[in-house]
Amino acid sequence: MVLNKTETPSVPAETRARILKLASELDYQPNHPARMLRSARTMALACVIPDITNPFYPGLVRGLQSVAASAGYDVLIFDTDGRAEGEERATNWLLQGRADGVVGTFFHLRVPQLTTLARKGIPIVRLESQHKPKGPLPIDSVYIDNAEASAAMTRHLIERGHQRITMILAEVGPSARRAFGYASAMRAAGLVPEFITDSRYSEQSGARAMREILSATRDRATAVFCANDILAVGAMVEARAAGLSVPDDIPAAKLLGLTTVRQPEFDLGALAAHTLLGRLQPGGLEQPGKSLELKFEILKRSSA
Amino acid sequence: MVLNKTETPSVPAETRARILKLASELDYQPNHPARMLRSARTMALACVIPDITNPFYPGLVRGLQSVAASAGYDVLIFDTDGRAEGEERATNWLLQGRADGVVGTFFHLRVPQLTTLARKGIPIVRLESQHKPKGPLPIDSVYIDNAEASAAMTRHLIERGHQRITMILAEVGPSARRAFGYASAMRAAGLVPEFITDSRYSEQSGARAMREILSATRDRATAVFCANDILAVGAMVEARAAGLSVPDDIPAAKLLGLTTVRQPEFDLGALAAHTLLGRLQPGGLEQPGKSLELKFEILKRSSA
DNA sequence: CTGAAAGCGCTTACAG
DNA sequence: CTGAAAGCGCTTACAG
Repeated sequence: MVLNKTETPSVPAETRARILKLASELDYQPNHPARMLRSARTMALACVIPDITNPFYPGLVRGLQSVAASAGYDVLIFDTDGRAEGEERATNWLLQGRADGVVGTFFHLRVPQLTTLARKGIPIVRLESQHKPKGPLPIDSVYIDNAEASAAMTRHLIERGHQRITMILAEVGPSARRAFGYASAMRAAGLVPEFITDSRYSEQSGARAMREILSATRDRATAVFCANDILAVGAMVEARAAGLSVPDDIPAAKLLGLTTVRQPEFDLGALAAHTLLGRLQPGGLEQPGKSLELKFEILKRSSA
Repeated sequence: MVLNKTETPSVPAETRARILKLASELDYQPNHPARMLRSARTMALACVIPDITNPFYPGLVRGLQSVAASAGYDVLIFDTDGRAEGEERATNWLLQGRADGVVGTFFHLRVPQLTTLARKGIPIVRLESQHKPKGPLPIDSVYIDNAEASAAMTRHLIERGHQRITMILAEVGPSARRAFGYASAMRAAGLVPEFITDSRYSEQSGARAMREILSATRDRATAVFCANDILAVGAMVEARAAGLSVPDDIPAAKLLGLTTVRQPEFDLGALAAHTLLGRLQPGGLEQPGKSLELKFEILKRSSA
C-alpha cells in the first residue's frame, strides 16, 4: 500500500518512512508481470499502425506517448505492414491481455472484428479519414476530413492551370476518401478524374503507377496527385529516372517538415491518448462512441 | 503442453486433437501476464531510443521487429528524448522485468549503470559510433565507423573546393566521433576545424547554430556540416529564411531515401536483434561482449 | 498417459 | 494499525 499510494491514512508516518527507506536500500522494483496479473491492468496502450517508417506515424506515436506517459502508461507499437494478416495478429495479441486499450489505423478490420475486442473491455480509438457514426460500444475515432483536404489540394492544382491530373492510390486505407475529394473537385471544374490503383502504399507501387502514366502516347497527364507521401516518393524517383524534372520544392518541403497537407499528427496522437484514457476511467466504457475531428492545413507553395 | 509445444510425445494424437479443438471452439487465448510471471520471460525486447521522429530510428525499429517477430518476440519502444532523466526512467522500467533484453542508443548512461541491468540478466546491445572493447558482461555493440564516415564526407566537401567548413554538433551521442573524423580530415588538408556545439539534436539547435554562422562579419563559412539530419534541417530552414539558396538536391536526396551517409538502419536493427536473441539462448549470457561493425556508404551527389 | 498440486510476485480483503 | 491468507492464470514437476 505504501509503495502504490501517495497517501495511506491507516499507516502511521513512521511505518511509512521505514518501508520506503527499506525499499530504497534494497533497490526494490515491483515485478511488472505480477502486478499486471493481479490487477488485470497492463498500464500499456497499444498503437497498431501499418508502417512506422511512414513519417506520419512517428509523430503520432510521440503525441500518444507524451500523454500516455504522464498518466503512467506505456505505448506498445504493433506494425501490421498494412496487411489483413498483420491486423489479425494484432487482434489476437490484444486478446491476450497485453494492453488496456488500443489506438489504431485499420485498413482491413471492420466493426464486427473490432467488436470482439470492445466486448472484452478493450476500448479502441480508430484513426480515420472521415466522421464515423456513433455506436454503443467503446469504439471512438479521431480524424481529419480527408475528402476535403484532397479536394483543396486538387483545386490548387487546377488553379495552377492543370487539366489532366491523374491520381495514384492504394486499394485500402484513406485512399477511398482522398479519391472521393479529388474526384469531386475535378468534376466541379468540368474535368475528368483519372485513377491508377495499386494494392499497397509502397514506393514500388508509386513507381509502377508513374511508369504507366509516362507510357501514355498522347494526352499524358501534366500533374500527378498521390494518395500519400510514400507513393509520391516512388512516383518521383521514377519520373526523375525517366528524365523528367520534378519541381524541387516538394522534397524540400518534406525535409523541412512541411508536408503539403499538414496533418497534425502529434495532436492526433495526443487526442487519441486522451480519449483512450477517458475510457479507462471508472464507467468510461459505458459511453457511446465519439468521432472527433481535427483540422488540416494546406500549405500552398510556389511549385506544382 | 499441447498449446505450447508443437510436439508432445507423451500426449496421444487423439487427446491432442481434442484439446486443440476445444481451445479453438472456446477462442481460448492464454493470458500473457500470467505467462510472463510464471515463466519469467516477457517475450519482449525493448528498444530505447532518443527520438522516434528521427527517420533513422523507424528504419532500425523495422529491422528489429522483423527479426524479433520471427522468433516470437515483441518490440517495446521507449523514447528517452535524448535526456539523462529519460534514460534513467528506461533503466528502472527495465528492472521491473518488462523485457528480456534491450537494444539502445544511450547518450548518458555509461558502463557502470548498464552493468546493473546486465547483472540482473538483461542483455544489452548498444548502438554505437565506434568499436567498443570486449567486457565480461552480456553487453554487445553494433556500430558503423562514424569517424571514418564523417572524414569521408569532409574530404568530399574539401574536394569540391570548400576551405571554411563549420561543423554543427551536439554535446552528446555520436557527435564526438563525427567531430573527430571531421577534424582529422580538415587537419590532413591543412584546414582549421570550426565547431558550434549545441546541447541537443533539435531543429531549434540547428537553426541557432546557423544564425551564429551567418552573423560572422568576415571569412564566413562556405559550407556547413551537421552532425545529424535533424540539425541539418534546422540549419537549412534558417539559411533559407535568411535569403540564402541552399542546393536543393540535399532535401531531394533525403526524401528519396538517399541520405548523404547511408546508414544501414534496417540491417543494424536486424543485427542487434540477432545478437540479443543469441544472448537469450541457454548459456548466451556467459559469452564476453562483442562489437560488430556494419559498413556505411557515401552517396556523392552533384551538390555541395 | 492424465490429473492434481505448487508456486511465480503481486493486490486486496480480512482477521486480530 | 499490522500480519496472514487468498487468488490472479499460467507452467512445470510429480503422483498415480
